[in-house]
Amino acid sequence: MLRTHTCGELRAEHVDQTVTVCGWVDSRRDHGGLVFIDLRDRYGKVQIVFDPSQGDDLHNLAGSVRNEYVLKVTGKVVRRAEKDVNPKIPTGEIDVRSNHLEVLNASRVVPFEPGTLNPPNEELRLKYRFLDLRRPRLQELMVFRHRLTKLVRDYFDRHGFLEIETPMLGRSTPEGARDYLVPSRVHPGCFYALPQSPQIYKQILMIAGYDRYMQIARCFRDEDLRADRQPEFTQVDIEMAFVDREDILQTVDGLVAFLMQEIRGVQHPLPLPRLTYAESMERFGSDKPDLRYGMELKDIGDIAANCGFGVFKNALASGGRVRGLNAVGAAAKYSRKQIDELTVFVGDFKAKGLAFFRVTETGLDSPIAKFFGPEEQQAIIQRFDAKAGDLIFIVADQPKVTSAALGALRSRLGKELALFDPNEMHFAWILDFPLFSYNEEEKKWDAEHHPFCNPVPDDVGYFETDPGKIRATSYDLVVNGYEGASGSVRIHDPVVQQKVFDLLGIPAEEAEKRFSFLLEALRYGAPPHAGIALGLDRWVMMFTGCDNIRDVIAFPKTQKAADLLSGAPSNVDAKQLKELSIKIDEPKA
RNA sequence: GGCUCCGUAGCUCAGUCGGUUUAGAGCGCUGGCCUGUCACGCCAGAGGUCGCGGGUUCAAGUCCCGUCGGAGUCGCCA
Repeated sequence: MLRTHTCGELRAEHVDQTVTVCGWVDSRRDHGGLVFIDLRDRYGKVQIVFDPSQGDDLHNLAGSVRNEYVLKVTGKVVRRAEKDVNPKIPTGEIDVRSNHLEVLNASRVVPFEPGTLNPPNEELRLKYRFLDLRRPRLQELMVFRHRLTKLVRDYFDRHGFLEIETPMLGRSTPEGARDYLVPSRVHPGCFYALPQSPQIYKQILMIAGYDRYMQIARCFRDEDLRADRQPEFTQVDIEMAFVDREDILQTVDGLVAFLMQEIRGVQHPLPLPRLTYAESMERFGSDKPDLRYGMELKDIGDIAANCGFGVFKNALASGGRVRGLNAVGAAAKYSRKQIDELTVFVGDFKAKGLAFFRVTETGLDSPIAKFFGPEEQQAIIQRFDAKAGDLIFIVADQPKVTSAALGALRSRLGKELALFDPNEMHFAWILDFPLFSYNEEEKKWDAEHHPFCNPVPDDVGYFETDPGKIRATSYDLVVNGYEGASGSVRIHDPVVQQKVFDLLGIPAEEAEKRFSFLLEALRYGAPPHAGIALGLDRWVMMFTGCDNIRDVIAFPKTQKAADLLSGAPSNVDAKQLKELSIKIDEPKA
């Protein structure tokens, strides 16, 4: 080792010791006589003092270093005078009085200082990610990510799970997300697909007798990015055999309690709350509601049915619903202009309008209040448990639209009105999802979760009559409004599996071609099995209060899926393409 | 693919209604001074393709169109 101690570990107890530390120059204060250098490593910062009495050579060298130079410094740890103690940093009671300095490497003038109080724009941070990653905040996040990952591994190890790696180069399967493809040199015209998840492999591991599997698995999906979505991301992938839904829920409940204990030092109450998909959509308009606050959706169809407002009546007459929510105390916080913005916002979710009522001491105040008699107004106030100063929003539309629009509005208002404690972690299970959803555009049924999800046994009769009614044995763990985990009991009966493929419109021969290895495996003694996958990046986000997934990934990609540090993706040599039998057909500009 | 926001010095930003001449400030940078600072201080200085292209205008950082890049979001994400 070039050093005897890290910068961040030095304390008063080291006084009088001669130490050697290495690190980056965080800042330099040259007094002409005394030179102070704050030396930084990932453990912290320590102040080095260069005194002219140590000779001109050392002093001149110390004066010549610049920010982000890499130094090796030897010196004696000395206690600072009382008045010179810096209580803002853990090493503030001591200095290292240097008698030897080696510049291990110089640095160009950096485009931004890792020690800066407000970091620059993200484009620059990503281009110079090595500087960004020197920032204490990012180092903190990387350390936390390591720790969370380690705790997860520890938990599953203690419960007898085996970590088994599955291939990155796999077979492209239909449905699901767009695959990232990797051309095969040996098989011209053929491609591997990077895994969207290790789904089929882990099921085959169950069939192979590895009844408790886990993997910290990298997954790839070629879809557009979001604040919480990257094209490559990490799942904690889990599968168990000889279990039912309850076993998976309890296993993950236990993980949550373990993590909350280890990370937050709190005893999280178990079991985690459970609600059905139908209930969640009804009360919150979303299958991943943020349950740190209430503001539940209410139906006022019965009240609206008799009102004089045509928009509401027409919506009801055409099979729609009239639902809304109450933003408590928000009447004065939203101007007419801001409400207009919210109207545009719900328009993104196909809502044709957004009605509102300001609640006053005497009733409702709104451009449409005149369509509601005193009794109707009181009924609305009562339905929303409203009082003066509240602001009620109503959407009248097709049922799905009211859920989507109000669910999104609830989420936005929750943030804008700061209805939750950002440090709180709220976990809840969403159960009984529909197995299929009807795709209006393509006039076909789609799997809501994935095609290997077992139907609730009681519902299999609906395959022929009403597939939309079939419930799935799937479950999502919702954390603070994010989908934190998702899984299901799998199909282990090849006959049921075939039924699902049939309904999804995957012809038998097609299914046989694409999934033959799974279908074949199912025929050789498949145990009942179930599993789940946790979005590790999102869990790191939630535990650290980040609002963006890029901050918890060392080398993330931009919204256009580019890596600004390396310049990926890039063109490749004609020779490489030729070896792969690939010709580029660029789209016309 | 759609919608919205952003792009001015290395960085963070200001720049009014389109018109004050040479587009400013702080930080950083360069040089000088400074022996207890810790966002050190003081003095002096350098540093600009106003993302790029086109248009409107007597006049464009400012208005319009396009484009590139970044961000958010809808679609998409079994």
